[in-house]
Amino acid sequence: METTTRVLIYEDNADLRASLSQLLAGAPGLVMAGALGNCTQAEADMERLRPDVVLMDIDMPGCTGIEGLRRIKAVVPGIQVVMLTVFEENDRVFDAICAGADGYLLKKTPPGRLIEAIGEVRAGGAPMTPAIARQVLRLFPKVPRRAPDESPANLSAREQEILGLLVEGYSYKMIAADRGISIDTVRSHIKKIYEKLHVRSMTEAVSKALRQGLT
Amino acid sequence: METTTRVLIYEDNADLRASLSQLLAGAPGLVMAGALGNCTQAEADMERLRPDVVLMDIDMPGCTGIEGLRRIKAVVPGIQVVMLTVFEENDRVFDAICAGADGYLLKKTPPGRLIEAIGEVRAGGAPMTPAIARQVLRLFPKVPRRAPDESPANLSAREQEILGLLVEGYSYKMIAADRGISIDTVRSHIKKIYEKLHVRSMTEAVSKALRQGLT
DNA sequence: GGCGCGACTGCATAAATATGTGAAAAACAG
DNA sequence: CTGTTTTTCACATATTTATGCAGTCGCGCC
Repeated sequence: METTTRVLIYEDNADLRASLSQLLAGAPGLVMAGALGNCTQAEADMERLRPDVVLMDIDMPGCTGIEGLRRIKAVVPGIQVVMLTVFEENDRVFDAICAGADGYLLKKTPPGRLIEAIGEVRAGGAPMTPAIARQVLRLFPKVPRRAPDESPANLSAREQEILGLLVEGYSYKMIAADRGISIDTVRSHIKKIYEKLHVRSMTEAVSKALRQGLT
Repeated sequence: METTTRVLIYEDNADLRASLSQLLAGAPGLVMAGALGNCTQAEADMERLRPDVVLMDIDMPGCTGIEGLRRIKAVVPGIQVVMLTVFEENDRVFDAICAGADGYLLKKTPPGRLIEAIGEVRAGGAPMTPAIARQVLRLFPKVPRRAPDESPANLSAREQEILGLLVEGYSYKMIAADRGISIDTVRSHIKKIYEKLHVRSMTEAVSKALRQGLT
């Protein structure tokens, strides 16, 4: 094992990129391999900069971090990739894990912890926040578990069904046709759903449904 | 949420059980619900001792910790169970996770970390050693996925941004106000987004965005 | 039986969205 | 510098949504 770790950063925000870069450059045992604003040339970047560890922002224009991660792992699986994100959003954690992420931290992670995390992946660990660790465990589908905390959002069977169709992108008309009920009925069901979820539009309802997995 | 956490220990080694018990009893915010040598009466124990957190030795005569875990989760899924083991064996980690473990630590974990870990599960985290965390991540690619769907969906930065707001439930008007642009501009961005994502409504766009993590 | 509730239907109106056409300034790449 | 993409704005129109009000029907419950 080399004594120094080459770190590459992908982060679209130039300010954050610069400060992260500076921070890590000052850490003992770390050397910056680069700091880029997008991962559209991920494969070439690996070839050229030869990092040991990559810090990858998950929200980037052009090519998302997930996509970048996938491409990196496809060409050089040995590189350790730690994802950085603002939110601990379920789907993305799942996608990132499936794509082979070696760690998953929040952008607001304190500098010290970040440097520690780099050491951790190098040592074969998998740095992640407690909440994400929990999510990861929950992702194992063998024993589906109910979230003990959040609202049951007691939707009736019919309402759940319709919410599911909304999530699929169905319009009122399509739902009515699909379920053989009148469009006015669809309206009234959706009104109820809005009340129960405390939302005021299809968009919000879909978002809430997907986020808290009550589809 | 109560201010104290009731902890139950299952550990067949009497000496270790006693010292753990004593250790935890001395920690602020913790109170021992019990310390047992086997989990053959797990269901009844839960009923009787009502723990918030269970520390479960994985190697026990009579009824293994995995089996005990399964039975606990079957009757009271809300109880947080942290597994304790001597080795970081792959199979057992996998079985434990699948059975619903909320954390996974080594017996040699220093006392301080153990107490910290109990706080962590209570707070919705999932304490585990770095090596185990890594193992857990590695267990994933076994279940590969990713829609054979299509394109990288090359959204421009602005488009991603607006899509993000849609996901948050913003209306055209709100987006225009939020970003200080005209509502017609918002329309035109959204039209482009629809083209690129191959959708025809906000609902579909939000759904697609959340599902394939391109927010 | 009477009551409440959930599923269902209908109608009406105001607001928001989908879609097309057109176009100019700015940013960027070759 | 030139062509492409992005971002911005405008106007018009057909649909779709959001919301309120009103009523029927079946079911479990006291």
